[in-house]
Amino acid sequence: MHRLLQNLKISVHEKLYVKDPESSDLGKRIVENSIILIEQLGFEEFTFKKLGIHIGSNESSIYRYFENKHKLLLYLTSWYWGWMEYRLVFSTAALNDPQQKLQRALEVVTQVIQEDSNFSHINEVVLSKIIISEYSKSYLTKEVDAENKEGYFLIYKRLVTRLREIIHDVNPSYPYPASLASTVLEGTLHQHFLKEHFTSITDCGDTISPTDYFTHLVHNTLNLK
Amino acid sequence: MHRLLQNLKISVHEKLYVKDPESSDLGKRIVENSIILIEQLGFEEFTFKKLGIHIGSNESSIYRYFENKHKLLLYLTSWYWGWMEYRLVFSTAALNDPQQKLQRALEVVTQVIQEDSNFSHINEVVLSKIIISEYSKSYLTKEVDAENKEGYFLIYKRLVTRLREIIHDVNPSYPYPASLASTVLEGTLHQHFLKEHFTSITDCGDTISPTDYFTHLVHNTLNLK
DNA sequence: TTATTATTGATAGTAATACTATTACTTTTG
DNA sequence: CAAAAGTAATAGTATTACTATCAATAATAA
Repeated sequence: MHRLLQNLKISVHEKLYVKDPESSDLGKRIVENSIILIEQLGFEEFTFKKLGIHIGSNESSIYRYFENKHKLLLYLTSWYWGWMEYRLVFSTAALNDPQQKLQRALEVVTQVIQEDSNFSHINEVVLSKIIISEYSKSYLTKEVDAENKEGYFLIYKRLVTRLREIIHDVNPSYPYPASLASTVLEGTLHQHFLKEHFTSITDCGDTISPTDYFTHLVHNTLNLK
Repeated sequence: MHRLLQNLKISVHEKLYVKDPESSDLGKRIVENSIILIEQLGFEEFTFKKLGIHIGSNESSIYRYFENKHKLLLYLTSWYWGWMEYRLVFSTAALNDPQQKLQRALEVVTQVIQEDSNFSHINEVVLSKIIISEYSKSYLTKEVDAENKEGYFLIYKRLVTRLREIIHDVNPSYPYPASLASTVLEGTLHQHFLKEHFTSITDCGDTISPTDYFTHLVHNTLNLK
């Protein structure tokens, strides 16, 4: 996996940035540290001014890369889902049995990110934490429809679609493959959040993982075995 | 249902308001119109100043009822889930068969709110729209743990717990009743959002409802029939 | 090598937000 | 009728979310 991704650049929608942060050292530092700072402060408290101070750069310099913090969040989340898509594709590509494929897909998609793949300046462990607590904020806005039209959510939708296909291949007569796929992806983030903050309303924790829960759920839902 | 709820006051955690909005005309107007304005502007664009102008009152007067707009959102969402809890309890109370009870519960909890019950100044149709697009913002903050400790999310957790119990009674050997309950509640909001804004990644729409989807999902997951 | 251009940093400035404080006016209630 | 409570109006503060300008520096092209 490490090797495979070494030379890979996750491509994010061009309009999400003013200047490609991958094109300069400052750009990379902005992205790298925005992840750290958003995780620390939470998205609401995070500002470009604070990020500037954090990386020893200027607020106005950051604005040359990203229009505003909302676009930055869209950039980070797109990157994450693009990365997730690669993980999904690579780890299921070699498998021919639909059920095996589904099992592998569910593992990839529901597991916590435990270690940084080190193939870029982006720390995926920290990024995944941001995704859990901030992703919904990227689309729960009054501008969703316009931004969706622009294609800002394409990568995520493609990931859901891939999972839907895998589900479909296992049981073509199942009538809700898209909803199930979106439930798994969104539900995973939710269960991860619950096990950190609302333990009483989830069974996930030290012994049971979201992977266990969703594997069982999808299997039964699809009448497998 | 109308009759039953006529004399009912949904009780919301006291610390969520500075002064009980139910205690005065202005308070009720604040709550009533905040729902309308948040739905119109989205939570980010909504301010107490705008609300003041909207209701022909003063910004500072609103601050006498709610500390800030976050607390107001917590108030509104608590009210909603409290109301949902009553709907759930009342509509399942008479049922003795666990499966019937579950079916009824799923209907209550996953259906779109189509008409205002008119038992208060609160318009539940509009409120439910807010819940779909703003609820997560009430807990996806850095203050969750502190606010959870304060008890601000008790009503919601109690609702999840009730649903978990109903699930458990149908199939006591199912190992993830809490996660399933939270998935249904959160997933319902998500599917409703998707059918409005991201139709390609859901099967819910004009013909298929979230109720259909979740009924099937829960049934299969619990190995019913 | 010099001139040009791009990149970044520093500073200043604006409108809006999220409040707090004070004062005055108007109801309600005792 | 007086006191108390509730509300409105105004002003003021710190912060946010930017935009604009200009200087300093680094990269590159002639």
